Amino acid sequence: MSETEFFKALADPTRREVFERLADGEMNATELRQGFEMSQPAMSQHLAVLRSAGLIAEQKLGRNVIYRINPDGVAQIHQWLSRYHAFWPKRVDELKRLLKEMDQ
Amino acid sequence: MSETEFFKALADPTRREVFERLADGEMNATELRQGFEMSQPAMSQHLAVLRSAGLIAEQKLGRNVIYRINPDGVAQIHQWLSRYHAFWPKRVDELKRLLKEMDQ
DNA sequence: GAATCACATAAGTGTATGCTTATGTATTGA
DNA sequence: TCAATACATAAGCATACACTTATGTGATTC
Repeated sequence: MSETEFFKALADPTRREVFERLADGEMNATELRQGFEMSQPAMSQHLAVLRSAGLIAEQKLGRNVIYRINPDGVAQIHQWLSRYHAFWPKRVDELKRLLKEMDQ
Repeated sequence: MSETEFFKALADPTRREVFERLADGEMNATELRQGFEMSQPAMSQHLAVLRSAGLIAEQKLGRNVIYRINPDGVAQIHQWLSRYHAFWPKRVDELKRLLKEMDQ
């Protein structure tokens, strides 16, 4: 759950893609492995890194394990980045749009 | 300038602290090294990583090299994170405050 | 112009990382 | 109950990373 952990977790392209897939909806490990030319243990280890960093959460369901994004992890990155808001892009439009969406 | 590069760059605690220091204002390499028990080449290599990732910019000034945060790098992280705005913290207050600041 | 200063670069080393194959452990189905 | 499924864990290996000392390079100072 440390900053080092979640930056390290996201520093790997495979793990970022896994994270991106989970953003579209929850999946189990076998589904997540589709399209990756990688052994099952390799994916399992990647998932362990993401989970240990607090970026994803797991839920055992029978013999399957369902993974989904952990909003707390995203919130932590958001909080880290907010420290540098002085350097954020000056275009405010997108931020305004987001705010509108979140208010609903 | 790739996503992998900037996440790797920020995955190191020393480089995050350097980045944080530069957020308070520009500095040269010798000033940045103050407080770190680390050789000069080590710091130089860290700065090279941050620069290569597009997170900081350098400016030669005589025999000194002045470093500062590169807003483009911060913008890139911001853009990456914005893809997951569905998972952003639901508390909008801070975002509203930021928006106010940026509008001025 | 010779010494010093502020860096970068090179080469070497221990440790971390990402992968593999092999194996372990529940859970499910025949 | 016995085989198959869906994972996790262990051990081993090649590569990447963060550090060191040694050296190089250009700017300053005396």
